[in-house]
Amino acid sequence: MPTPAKHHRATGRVTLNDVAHAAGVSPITVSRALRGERAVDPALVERVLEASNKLGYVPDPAARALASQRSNHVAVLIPKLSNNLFVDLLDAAQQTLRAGGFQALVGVTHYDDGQEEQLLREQLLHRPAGLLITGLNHNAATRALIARSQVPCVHLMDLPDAGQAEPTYCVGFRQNEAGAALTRHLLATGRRRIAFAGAQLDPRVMQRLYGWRSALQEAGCYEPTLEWLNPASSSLALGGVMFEQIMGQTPAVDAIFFCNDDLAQGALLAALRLKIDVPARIAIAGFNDLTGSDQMLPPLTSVRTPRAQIGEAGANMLLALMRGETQAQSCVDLGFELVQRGST
Amino acid sequence: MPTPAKHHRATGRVTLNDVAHAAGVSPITVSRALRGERAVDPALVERVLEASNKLGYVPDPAARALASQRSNHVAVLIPKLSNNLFVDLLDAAQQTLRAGGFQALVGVTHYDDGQEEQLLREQLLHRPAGLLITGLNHNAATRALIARSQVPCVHLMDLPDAGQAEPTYCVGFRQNEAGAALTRHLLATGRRRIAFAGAQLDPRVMQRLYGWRSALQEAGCYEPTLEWLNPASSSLALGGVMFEQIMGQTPAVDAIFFCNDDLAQGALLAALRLKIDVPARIAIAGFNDLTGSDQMLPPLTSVRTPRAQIGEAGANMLLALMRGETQAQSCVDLGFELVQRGST
DNA sequence: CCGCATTTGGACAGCGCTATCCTGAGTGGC
DNA sequence: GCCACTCAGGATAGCGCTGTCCAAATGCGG
Repeated sequence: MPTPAKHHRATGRVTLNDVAHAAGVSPITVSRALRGERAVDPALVERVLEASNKLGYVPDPAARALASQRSNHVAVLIPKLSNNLFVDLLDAAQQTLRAGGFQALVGVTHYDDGQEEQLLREQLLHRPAGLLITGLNHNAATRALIARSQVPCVHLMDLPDAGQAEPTYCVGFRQNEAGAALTRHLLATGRRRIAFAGAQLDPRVMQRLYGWRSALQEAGCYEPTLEWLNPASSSLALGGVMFEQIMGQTPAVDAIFFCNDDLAQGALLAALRLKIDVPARIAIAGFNDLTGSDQMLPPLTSVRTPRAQIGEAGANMLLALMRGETQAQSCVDLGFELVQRGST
Repeated sequence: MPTPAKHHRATGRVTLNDVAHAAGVSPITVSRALRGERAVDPALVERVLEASNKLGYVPDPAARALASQRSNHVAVLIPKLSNNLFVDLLDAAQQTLRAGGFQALVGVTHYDDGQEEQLLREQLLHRPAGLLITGLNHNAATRALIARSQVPCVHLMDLPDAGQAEPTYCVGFRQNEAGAALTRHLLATGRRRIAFAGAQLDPRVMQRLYGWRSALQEAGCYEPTLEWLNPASSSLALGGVMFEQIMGQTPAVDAIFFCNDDLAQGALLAALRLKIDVPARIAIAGFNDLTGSDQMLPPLTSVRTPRAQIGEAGANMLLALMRGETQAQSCVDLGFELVQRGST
């Protein structure tokens, strides 16, 4: 009877050693064969794989992380879960990462630089293999953490300005161009007093604002009183409130560009309530083409943003970076699409 | 000059050993002092804490997981991210777990038993410290995995039927009672031909259906033709379609109970489009009181379900279980609240 | 004052894997 | 035919922490 050694701690797990014995090679060879990180005789690889399958071997992530100083975790930082935009982004990213053998660790920053830094700090303790982070604007400490950690990092949603030479990887689209395109559409339908209604005021909303501003300035229609900015979180209710505000205080306005669809949906519902004719009396446009915008009355004109594709492409870029491949282009622009519907 | 040992692998991390040296005690004492898992002289604890803070020590999760066969991960399985219900649940659970020092690993099952099993299998490799899972209905393999893993597990959203003696922990409310309550409300407003429109047809929707059925049977108003079940995913668009179907094929119907608010919202918008008067011609009610339901025209009657509280309470129960505390009650009923608004 | 139970610090040996170095066999050039 | 050089397998030694056993110290009844 094999008396257990004094300090023996059985775990019941099938280990690399078991596979090595079964295949008649050394443990390190099994490790290399399974990871393919160094040339191993194909015949041995074959034997190892066979033994591994027969025993049902699965590597222990913790042991691997400890020995290699690298986990199979990817930290994913997004601002909010209450905006469906980010849920779609997360969903796509998470699935793509999983397919690539990585586990997403989700962190929600609540649009707060301090929390972002804190979360990042915590996540880096897990020695993540990669990092997906929303946006390009982070505080100095966060940027330093990312740089110092040496962890591959892909930024999502935003792209750096043309002039600004960013050494970072990013997948997104030009928020300001999308804002300008939507504004030009409104101008093209004959609107002249086009208000911008923004909430949350995160960097992406501001970019849309700048796009709107430049399009109006081009057309000679810009006026500061057309800007309505509210730092509160975006929601249907707030959209209704802002709509009433704008209509009450600037009756001459003939169109409103809401920075997010939930605001615009709220505005459309408020218009129905107040019996204000959209688009005859006033045109309303949103942004992101969220669920339900096509169902509104009238259907909401919006900008369809490729959030799921951004999540997927960003995750794929990160997977490539984590494999050590260098990317042909460090910034991918996935564009956007104006969706014209009944509200304009 | 301290020549590095032959096989030395520097990681730059502050380790338990460093703290032990600084405090003048053995590493194991530091370990115990920080975890508080065995009595340690308060004076020593003090010294250890001081040294630990001064050096900025943070335990390595991987090493801890390897040595103790237990990680600080908690697997959280939910059916879908596209239903805001689960996003709210996840958000609350994730935050609570994080506050308790645990990392949520999110898995999305897409309402598929096979995927659920697969995800669970993957997650168990990480030796999670706990498990939060949506619902009580799982296939045999999944149940076996949970039982065999010995990992504390809390089920969310559902409660076992009165008769059924479940040995499991759960936090939720009685979906069938909520369905019945809403139906009784509709009956109380004088409606008699109350249709039930369900999508997705997951176990919770079916419970609501049973509640509706029993309330109608009590009132002698039940008819099989009032049941409209569609296995497709719930969405505003589908709500509109189902509304038109029901109105077209069963004109006598005077109320519709939609199993989820997005369907009901879609129906309200369809009614506006078709100029069908709600609630004069037909009453419409939803379920879950999702964002925007209070903004609809007319505002939507619904059942407010405590999803955030369920996430939080479930996470707290799990935290307690992971600490080894036994729970006074293994099932917590957080109830629901009928929210009567203009649509009924 | 002694024997026994209880408490508390520490030594030791892993947890399962991989980085690093080493060795022996196989190449090619002169 | 010899030497430098590449190549693939293996031995060794950790990665940073905790489970387990041990031993010294303490308390206490008789």
